[in-house]
Amino acid sequence: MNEINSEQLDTKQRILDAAEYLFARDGYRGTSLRAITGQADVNLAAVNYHFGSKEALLEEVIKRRLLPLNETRELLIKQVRDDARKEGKTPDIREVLLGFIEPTLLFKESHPEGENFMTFIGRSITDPDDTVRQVFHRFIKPLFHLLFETSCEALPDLPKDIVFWRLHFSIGSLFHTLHVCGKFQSDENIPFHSDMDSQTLINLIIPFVTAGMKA
Amino acid sequence: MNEINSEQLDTKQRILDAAEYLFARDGYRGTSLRAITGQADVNLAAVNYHFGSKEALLEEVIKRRLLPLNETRELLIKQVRDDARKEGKTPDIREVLLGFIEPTLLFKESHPEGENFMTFIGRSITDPDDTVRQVFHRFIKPLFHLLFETSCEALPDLPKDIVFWRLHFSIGSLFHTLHVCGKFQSDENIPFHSDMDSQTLINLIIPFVTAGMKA
DNA sequence: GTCTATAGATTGATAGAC
DNA sequence: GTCTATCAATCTATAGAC
Repeated sequence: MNEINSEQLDTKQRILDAAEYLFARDGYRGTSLRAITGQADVNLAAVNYHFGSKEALLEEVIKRRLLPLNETRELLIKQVRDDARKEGKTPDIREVLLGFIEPTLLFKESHPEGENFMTFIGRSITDPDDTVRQVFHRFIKPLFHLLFETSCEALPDLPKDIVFWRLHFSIGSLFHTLHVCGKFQSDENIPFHSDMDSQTLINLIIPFVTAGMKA
Repeated sequence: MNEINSEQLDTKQRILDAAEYLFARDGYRGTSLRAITGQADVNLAAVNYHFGSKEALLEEVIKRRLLPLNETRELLIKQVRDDARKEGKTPDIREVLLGFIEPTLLFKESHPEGENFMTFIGRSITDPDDTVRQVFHRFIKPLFHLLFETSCEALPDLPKDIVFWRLHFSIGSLFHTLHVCGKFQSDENIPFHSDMDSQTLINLIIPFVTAGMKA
């Protein structure tokens, strides 16, 4: 890698990091290109040079973290599903949910540099900006489908539409948690923890959603 | 009421309705005063004349629906609490949750003109705009406190911080549902219903969160 | 109270020198 | 690849005629 390329990579990286931080803090619409380039300490024109547009930058910010995270979640869920199939049993819904939730909440431990991204994810589904919702949706749709089908296998006695809605409730709990635990939330809202440990959170949410799915 | 006043009221009302619709569809930041006054068919200057600023308009949009809704929810929760106290029992957590959730999900039936507002609420906690979060938070904080204290009474064997987090999960489920059921969500995300009946939704979410709280 | 016109600031994006 | 300078469009808010 010659010096020109590594400088280029460095600039792209710094822009991605700055955008991720600011998107998480102020939202996509609330973040200007000037704020991003200022934070990244690069020239204003660099975003359009390296990414083409603000929207293309958004897509790269999302892809960088979401593709590897989704790969992990897909692997875990398929493993639970296939292990059960091999033994001729139905998968355990708790383990299915764990395959989706655990890597999500542990992400900031396994990828400390991506902590801000989780806050951004927590808001992605309900973002007022159509573009943000669509990009996120495009990347997560296949995984949701796998989660849904596997959950139906795990709860064969429940009608599929009930499984579907209960999954929606679970996703709502998880995403709300991601956002609440983001470092940009004012502490006033969350009296019971300042530094909530990820594993503790997992131990709190898994029994909740498992009981809800089985209700 | 003379004609001048009723014209004024009409203009204010039309602005409030248009703002509510557009805030729900495009978010607070994504909605310009031009869009609002265009939709309301009033002059651009009318917002600042009648409300003072865009932010003051936001506050009025929220107050108009949230104050009466909160009154209903407070009444119902206090009723469950006081009935139990009179009989020397602990309140039933299912009824506590019902007191909060039922009026929320039935709001679009009891106040059809306020349907858009519920979509806006569903996004309020995670809105990227600080102003939106703060205004909502200010209006809902006392009710959350009542819900929390009553839930602790209903589940005396659970540590308070666990009750707190499970309530957070429940709120996450509910708010996510409000947003998903908003008419601005693309139907692609919700294969199992186009016109989901509110009572059906209540019958779906109450067992889920009740089981989760008791887990 | 309603209107036009506009101030004053900020935005995403780009052209062209280096 | 990086920079300055700037365009064209948008925004909230307001001043002043009617």
